[in-house]
This record gives sequence, structure tokens and C-alpha cells, in this order.
Amino acid sequence: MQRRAWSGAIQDRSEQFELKRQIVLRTAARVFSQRGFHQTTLTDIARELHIAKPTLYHYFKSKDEILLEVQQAAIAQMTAVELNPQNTSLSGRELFEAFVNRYVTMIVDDFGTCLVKTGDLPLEPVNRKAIRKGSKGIEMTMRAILQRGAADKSLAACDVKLEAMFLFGTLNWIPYWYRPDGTLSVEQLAQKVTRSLLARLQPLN
Amino acid sequence: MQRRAWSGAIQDRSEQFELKRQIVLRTAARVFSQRGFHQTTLTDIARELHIAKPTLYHYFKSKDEILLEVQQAAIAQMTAVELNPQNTSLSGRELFEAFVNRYVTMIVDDFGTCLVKTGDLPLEPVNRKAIRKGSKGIEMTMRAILQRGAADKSLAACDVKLEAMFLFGTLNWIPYWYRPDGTLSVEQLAQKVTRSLLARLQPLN
Amino acid sequence: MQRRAWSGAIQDRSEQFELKRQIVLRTAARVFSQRGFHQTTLTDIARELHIAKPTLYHYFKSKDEILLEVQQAAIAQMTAVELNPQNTSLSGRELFEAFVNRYVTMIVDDFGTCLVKTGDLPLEPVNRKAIRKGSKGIEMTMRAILQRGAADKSLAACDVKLEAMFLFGTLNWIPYWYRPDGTLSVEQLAQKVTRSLLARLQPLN
Amino acid sequence: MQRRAWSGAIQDRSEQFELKRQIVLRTAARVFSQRGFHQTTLTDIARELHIAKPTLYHYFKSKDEILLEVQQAAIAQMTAVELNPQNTSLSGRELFEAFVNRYVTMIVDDFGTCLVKTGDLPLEPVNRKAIRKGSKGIEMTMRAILQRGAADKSLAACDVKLEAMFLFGTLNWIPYWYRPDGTLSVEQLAQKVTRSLLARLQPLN
DNA sequence: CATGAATGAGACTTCATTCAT
DNA sequence: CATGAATGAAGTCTCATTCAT
Repeated sequence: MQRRAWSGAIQDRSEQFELKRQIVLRTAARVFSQRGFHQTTLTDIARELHIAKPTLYHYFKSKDEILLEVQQAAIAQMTAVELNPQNTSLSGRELFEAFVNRYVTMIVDDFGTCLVKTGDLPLEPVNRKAIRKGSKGIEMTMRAILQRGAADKSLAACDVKLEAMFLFGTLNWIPYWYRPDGTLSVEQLAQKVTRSLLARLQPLN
Repeated sequence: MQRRAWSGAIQDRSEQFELKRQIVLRTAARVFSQRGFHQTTLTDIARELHIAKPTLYHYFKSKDEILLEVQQAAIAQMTAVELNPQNTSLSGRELFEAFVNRYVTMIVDDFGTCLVKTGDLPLEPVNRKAIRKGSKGIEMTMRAILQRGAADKSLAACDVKLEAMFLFGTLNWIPYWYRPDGTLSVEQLAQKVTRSLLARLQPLN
Repeated sequence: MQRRAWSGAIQDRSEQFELKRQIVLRTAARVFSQRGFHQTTLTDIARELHIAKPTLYHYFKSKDEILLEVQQAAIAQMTAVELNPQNTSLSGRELFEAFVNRYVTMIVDDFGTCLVKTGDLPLEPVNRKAIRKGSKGIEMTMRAILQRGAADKSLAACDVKLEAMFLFGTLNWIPYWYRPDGTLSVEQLAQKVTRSLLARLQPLN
Repeated sequence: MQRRAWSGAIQDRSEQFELKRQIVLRTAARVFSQRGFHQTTLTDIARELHIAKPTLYHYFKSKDEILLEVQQAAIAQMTAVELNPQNTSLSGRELFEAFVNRYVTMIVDDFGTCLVKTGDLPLEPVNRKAIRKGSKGIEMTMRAILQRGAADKSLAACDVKLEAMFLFGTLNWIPYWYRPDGTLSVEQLAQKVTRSLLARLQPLN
């Protein structure tokens, strides 16, 4: 007996198209992350979805576009305005905690994981530039948080640019080793990461 | 005027073969890191070396083998016996400093960078397993160091497994942003990373 | 505001089907002529008609059938019984003038143009044969006219088979360069062609 | 027993590449003319040459490039400087005879036939433009010849632009019906065409 | 009637790899 | 050793056509 196409995820009627598009996206993100972009063929993705290969072209016009949208979705998720230091009265430390918590949640998600593990090398230069710009934005947010923390003494002063890269290293590396289905829940992980990263940023009182 | 094949690096006579092999390896590592493994064709590598594509097959029997040897070289460089806690009388903290210094040096090298950025997904399962085993070994060394540090109180106690992953994240992420030709020298970088990472591992006196 | 589907050409009620069929045919003929049969997709034709692609299958059972009917229509238009030398008392020269006039009119029409420019290569062998038979018929008419003209001395004697090909060359080439929306009207063109072709067939008095 | 690859046409050594390229070109031209460009697959061409499909990519970088070069070769053959009225002291009539003779020879050749029958629609716009420019040049030569003929009274005066199109019609249509392996030789054909076309251009004494 | 969705067949093209010189 | 030539395998993408509503 064959499993239902689309994994039976379609219930409604008029939103089906967008819904299916999202399912393709998420499935592709997962498979890309597991096997790598170039090792993944459209046949792989189609098989996973129990549909025929050309059907993918109803929803996306190329393999590259699929990857692009996955990564755009990841960037969008991570670009949370409410964490922007300029829009809040939270302390630097509180902002940092919120940011890391959120970031961890996103990075272990299919989209975030695909963004980190696949990277933007397969994209066309113009799209690559767009993704990099988005990533840079997130990086700037982190820098701003560190600066705010240094200013309000809730975090230690540091070389903001460098420290941001160090922190993102720890965060972005998570998809390479963390298994969401293991004993450590995402929430626990986020908490542990937050604590560990904060240790380095403890202000000298 | 055309640049010499092999970039004029061959002077001796009998060691030429091994020498050329190394040059191929290093060149491949660099190009793989820049463009990605699958985006790099053997033609690309051959062009870079000013040789013809089939010539590569005198030195390696497949593209996969090239990648495998690059990664093996990287692992070998990183697996430094003298840093194994069991063979030394250094404190955990001193070991940690030495390890990080060494690791940073290697990770910004062509081989180390290729190991991290290309990953082992393109390898055949059997070779992948070998590389993973090597990486695991390095990870275990780190864990041992952390444990030694906790034992001798030169480092803070922590969840060793998790903390190791956090630390490797910061370290492995370096190739994704660090430019060796920039203003920050490798030595300076290593020093800064060490200091930052040690901050989190500061023992509570 | 979007143009009406079927371009608002349907008014009556019971003949709609046949009418729509003709509109599809004419539209297809035009697009085939402009872009070439294989460069034209059914989507192109459907878009031009402001209908959906599968709707075309209500009227024709395949792309090939559309082309076949276009070409059959062209052949039918050109096969004018009243110009058959056997059914008339006109002189060869008068017949020739009438034939050329008529032929020019048809060849600049969507159907005639498609017949010439698309050719019968895309058709299935069996249909190709049918079209060729039709074309051959037209050719034989021309030959008969030339013969009649030679007999009644209204036209010069000539190698009838060869001269027919030469004449058809001039006629069939028209769609490749003539623009009906230019300064030269179809009637004027027909007149000029007739005069030029007759020049070669002027009988030596 | 399999026929030799390249049909045994390769004898020399250093010119082999260019030679093979020409053979590919000519074979492709022939097959394109017979089946049509889009009905011809690279597999067809490769089979005809007894080589493997990817081998074609050693000589040409795309199917389009093959067609382009075929048509460029045809144009080049037809663009005969010595027939340019400006470089000669021949009468218009003599020029005309020489031109038609030459043109007939080329149009029945594989390249010329492919130019006429395949057309430039499959080409990229930029290349299409180049081919059209070449064709236009040939057309202008014809016009100049007609003008010269009218001037020196060796040919009748006429609407030069229109008459040129009529003449080219007869000439370009030849590949659609003439079989070089029939009873009529190319030389005979050229002579007959010349005579027929001249009939219309006879000056009134 | 009309159409959005789906698909089988097949085309072009790329590339790691082998062969023959 | 070195390499130009050749190729098998495989991937992306297109499109005429069918299905289900």
C-alpha cells in the first residue's frame, strides 16, 4: 500500500497551493540538510513527497529557487524585529537571552538547518548576495545587542565584531551535531547554550 | 607568458611524485573550499595547476580520493599526540590553551578549512565513517582536556560533552568568516579566541 | 481590464463550438507562423486565446491535429475548382492571372502562411502524405494552366514541371518577407507578382 | 559490422579537429534539413556519425551553436565579393547570370539548404540578428545587380526591391523540391533557372 | 464546458572517468 | 608522464497530454 501523496497534509481547498508549496519547501530543506544540496536530486524530493518529479515544477521553477526560498524563509524567521535593541527597553543581557533562545529554536528547524548546512554557494550570485545581506542583518543585530549590554553593564565589554562571530559559531554549529529527537529537548538546549555563552560575557562587577 | 605548470614548485627529482601529489591536494583543498566540492570540476583543479585533467589520474584514482586525502591530512594535522592529556603534565587550562592555539592554526589552513566547509557528505560511506572517527577522536581529546581542567580546578566544571560542541562550534566556524589576508593575523586570532573561550570556562575561585 | 476570452467573437449560440474551433485554428496558425511550430507551446496558444490549456483539448485531440487542420484548410482554400482548366473556357493566360491572384491572397492568409512556413515535417507520416497530395494537386493545376497557355499561345511554351516550381517558389516565398500591414496591399502585391511572373511567360509573337 | 566512426574521413593528424568539426557541421546540416531542427536530436546526429552523443560537445558547445555555424557557413559561401557590382566591369546581365549560377550551387549544398529550410527562428535573438544581417547583405547585392542591369540596359528596369524578393523566392524554394541525385544535375538546374529568371528581366529593345 | 493539478517521455547538457597516443 | 579524445551515467527541465473536480 502506498502512502498518500503529500502525506495527507492537505485538508482545506483554496489554500492548498500555498500549503503544498510549504510542504515541498520543508521537505526539500530536510533532504538538502541530510544529503547535501548536490547529492539531492529532484527525484529524491519527489519520492519523499510521493509525487512525480515534474510536479515540483508546478510550485517552483527550478531547484535553485527551492533552495533560495528555503533560505529566505530561514532568514525571515530569524529576523525578529522585536529583538532589535532599538525597539525595546530590555537590558542587553535580557535581549541576548531572548535572541539566543529564539536563534536556537530556528537553527534546529528544517529551514535554519538548511541555511547553515547547505550554505549559499549553490545559489546564483545575485541571490547569494541577497541571502548574505540577510545574514549580515542578523549579525548586526547581535552586535547591537552586545553593545547595548556593554553600555548598560549587563554584559562584559568585548570586541563586538569578533565576539559575535565566536557566538554565531557556537550557534550555527548546532545543526551539525544536535539531534532534535534525542534526549535533549530544544528548550533545554537553548537554555544550556544561553548559559554557556553568557559565561563568557559575564561583566566583571 | 604562461605561468609554469605546477607553479614551478618542483625542483628535486625523486620526490617529485609525492611533492606533486601534495600540490594537487592543497590546490584541490583550496578550490573545494572556495567553490564547494560539487561546484568544483576536475577541470577547475587542473586549470589551476596548469595541467590537463587526465594527469590528475596519475596521482589520484578519483575525485573522491582527493577529497578523502585532504580530509585525512586535516585530521592528521589536528590529531596531535603531545596534546593528549595522558601524555603530559600540563594543567587542563594550559592544555586547553595549547589545543585551541593549535586547532586555530590548522582550521584556517587549506586542509582544515576544506574539512569543515566541504564536510564528509560527498564521501563514500566507508570513508565518511573513517573521517568521522578521526573527528570524534579530536572531540574526545577536547573532552579529556575539559575534564582534566575540571579535576585540577584550572577550568570550571561543566557538561563536558555539550561544552565541547559549543567550543568546536566557535572554532569550526572560523573558516566561514576569517580571511587570513586581512588585518588580523592567525596568531592574533588564536589568542583572541583562546581568551574568549576561556572566559566561559573560568573556574569560580 | 482583461480582454475577453475568445476575444468576444462568440455571439450566436448553437454554432459556438464550430466557431470557437475556427478561432483556435486561426490563432494557432498565426502563432505557429510567427514562432515556429515547435517553439510554440499549447500554453502560448491558450494564453493568446485567454483560455486554459486543457480547454484546447475540447476542440482538438492533439497539437498535431491542430496543425493538420490548419494545413488542410489552407489546401482547401487553394484548391479552387473553378480555376481548373478543364472547367472553363478562359485562355491559359487568363487562367494564370486568376490563379496567381487567388494564390497570393491565400498565401498571405494565416492558414496559407502556416502551411508554407511550418511545413509538413511535424506531421505524422500519414497526415504528411495527405497534405503533400493536396499540394501536389495545386501544383498539377498550375502545370495544366501552363500547358493550356502553351496550347492556346497565350503563354510561352516552357518546361512545365520546372517552370511550375520556379513560379511556386516566388509565390511561396512571399510569407517570408511580405507584411500585410505595410504600405503594399495584398491586391497590389498580387498584381505586381502577376505582372512579374507573366513577363517570363510572355509568348514570342 | 559497425561502420567506422567519422566515416573514415580522417586521414591527417593535426587538422583532425577542424576536419571533424566540419564533418559534424555538414552532417548536422543534412539531418536538420531532412527532419527539421527540433525533430533532430543530438542522438540522431551522433548516431549518423557513429560517435557518442557527448562527443559532440568536444566540438560545439550547444545544439544551437551547431545550427549557427551551419548558417554562418552558408552565408559566408554566398557572400562572394567578386560578384559585388562595385568590383567588376561586367554588365548587369552578366553579373546576374554569375550570381544566380553561384547561388544555385550554394543553395542545394547542405549548408545552404539548411539555412533556407531550417530558418533562423531556433536561434537566440542575437544570433538570429547576425544571420539576418548576412542574408540582407546578399539581398542587397542582388538589388545592386538589378540596378546595374537597368542602368546599362542589359536588364529591364523594374521595382528592384520587389523583384529581388520574387527572384529569391524562386531560388530559395529550390531546396524544397530539387533532388541532387535525380536526373537534373546542379549545373543544368542553374542554367535553367538562370534562363527562366532572365526571361522576366529581358530589356525591351 | 472549463480548468488546476499531475505526469510520462524525452531532450539537452555536464562531468568523472577511461582510452590511445 | 602527459594528454586530447571519447563516453556512460545521470541530472535538470520542458511539454504534450490526462485526470478530477
